Amino acid sequence: MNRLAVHDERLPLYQRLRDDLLRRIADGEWGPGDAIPTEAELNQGYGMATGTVRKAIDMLVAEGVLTRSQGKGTYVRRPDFTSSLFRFFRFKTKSGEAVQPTGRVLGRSVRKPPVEVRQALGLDESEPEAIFLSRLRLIDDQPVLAEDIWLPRARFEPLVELKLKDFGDLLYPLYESVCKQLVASARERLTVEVAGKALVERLGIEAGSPVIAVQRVAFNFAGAPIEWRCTRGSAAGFQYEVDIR
Amino acid sequence: MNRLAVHDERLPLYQRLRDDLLRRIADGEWGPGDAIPTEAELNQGYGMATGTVRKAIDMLVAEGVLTRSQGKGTYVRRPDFTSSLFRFFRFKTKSGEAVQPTGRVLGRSVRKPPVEVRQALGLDESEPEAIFLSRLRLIDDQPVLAEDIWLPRARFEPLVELKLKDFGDLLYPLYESVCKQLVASARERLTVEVAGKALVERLGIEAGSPVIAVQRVAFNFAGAPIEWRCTRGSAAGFQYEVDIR
DNA sequence: CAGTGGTCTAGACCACATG
DNA sequence: ATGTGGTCTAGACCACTGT
Repeated sequence: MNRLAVHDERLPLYQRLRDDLLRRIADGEWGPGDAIPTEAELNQGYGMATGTVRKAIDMLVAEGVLTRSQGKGTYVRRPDFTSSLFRFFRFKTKSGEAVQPTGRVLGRSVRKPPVEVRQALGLDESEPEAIFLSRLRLIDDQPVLAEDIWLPRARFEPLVELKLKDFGDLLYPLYESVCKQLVASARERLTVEVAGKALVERLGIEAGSPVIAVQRVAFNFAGAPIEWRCTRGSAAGFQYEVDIR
Repeated sequence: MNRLAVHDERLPLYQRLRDDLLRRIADGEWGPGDAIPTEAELNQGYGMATGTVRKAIDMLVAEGVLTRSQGKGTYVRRPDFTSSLFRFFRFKTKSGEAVQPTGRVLGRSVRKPPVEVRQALGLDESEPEAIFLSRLRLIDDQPVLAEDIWLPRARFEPLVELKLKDFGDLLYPLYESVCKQLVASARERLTVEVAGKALVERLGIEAGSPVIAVQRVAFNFAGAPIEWRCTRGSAAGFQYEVDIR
């Protein structure tokens, strides 16, 4: 018989169950790709009706934390970031096929981040320094995006000594395998800038041309911020679509 | 005893009920602000269990078609467009308060629209001409946005003769009162351009500076496109935020 | 107070996936 | 054949709204 952890008694049962399941995921009881207990097990374990359990799971599915497969089970979702704003840069190879850019870390340092980053990452006086990465994203070996990344040192200590060439194409799998840091969600902010000297050099675009800047803060399952990054690329060909009601 | 209109028997009951309710809304049986029948009435009228009716209503609420008020009833939502991309132009008056721009129609003509617009509005050979509006949005009498608008003539005939000064600040209420055309949803596409001569004149911005272009197609409750518009404004200060998982 | 939507129960049966 | 999630029933009781 499972028991709900401390919760506000005034909240609906399904809400409390949703919170409890999310807590167990954040605690690492089930990781991405794992199946959570079946609905029948949750019914009996928590002593609730099927409809109540389903509603709690519905919420977590709607939030993108879980996915259901009829006949198989309910799984903790491994977030892919195909919904990221980057996918609206419509990158193509020379031959015209759509493609994901590769990644290359150019530089790394450990120093005090700007106030904006400190606040976004929730760093206090006890943790003055963070890891800074300068990174390029390329297609056909041509740079298309420039990234500035800040990571809290306490969580990402192993990256301080890692050789730059061992960072590989994708950072989030590296965070998981080397630092046990899982990205569960993110918030992105898009603005438009004008290409300055630094960007002209890094991306080889014209000075004064419009640039899309996407600033992202990534969070783990517990809702704590674990990464700050800003990605910049030419606004030419950028296109974002949204449905409203 | 109500009956579901023709529907695919293989679809779940709640799905068929949802389709039927949406059809009745599109048919004008209930307009924006009206209450739909109570859950008990729907239970009995359609001969379904409460849970099934609730699930159908849940879907329409999630889609933004209905809103629920505990103790009062369930209502057809009057869409406001506070979720439009325009809200990310952070407009302020000279005194610094956030504000909605006013509107002014500068010109109107009836002519053949470009292919892109014809396709978006689903116009065929039987309807070669459409209404074109050129419009400015202003704050403190300073132009901040320039709009090009196309309307299918068959739906908006009364606007051909309306005096320009009688168009007023907001178009959608005008569409409803004068043309009986209700906007239920829309799709917006955001791109970045560089200010050309025409826009420099209309908005008084610098040539070559970045410009946000938002192209919108608006739909009625039946899902038919009824308006095409493209709005352009300076990219300075534009900021868009999104959560991803 | 009566009427509304919100929560919750305790099942039955169906559709799909896997061995 | 077994176990999973998906659909649906037929209610009971609660919380909120307006008269």
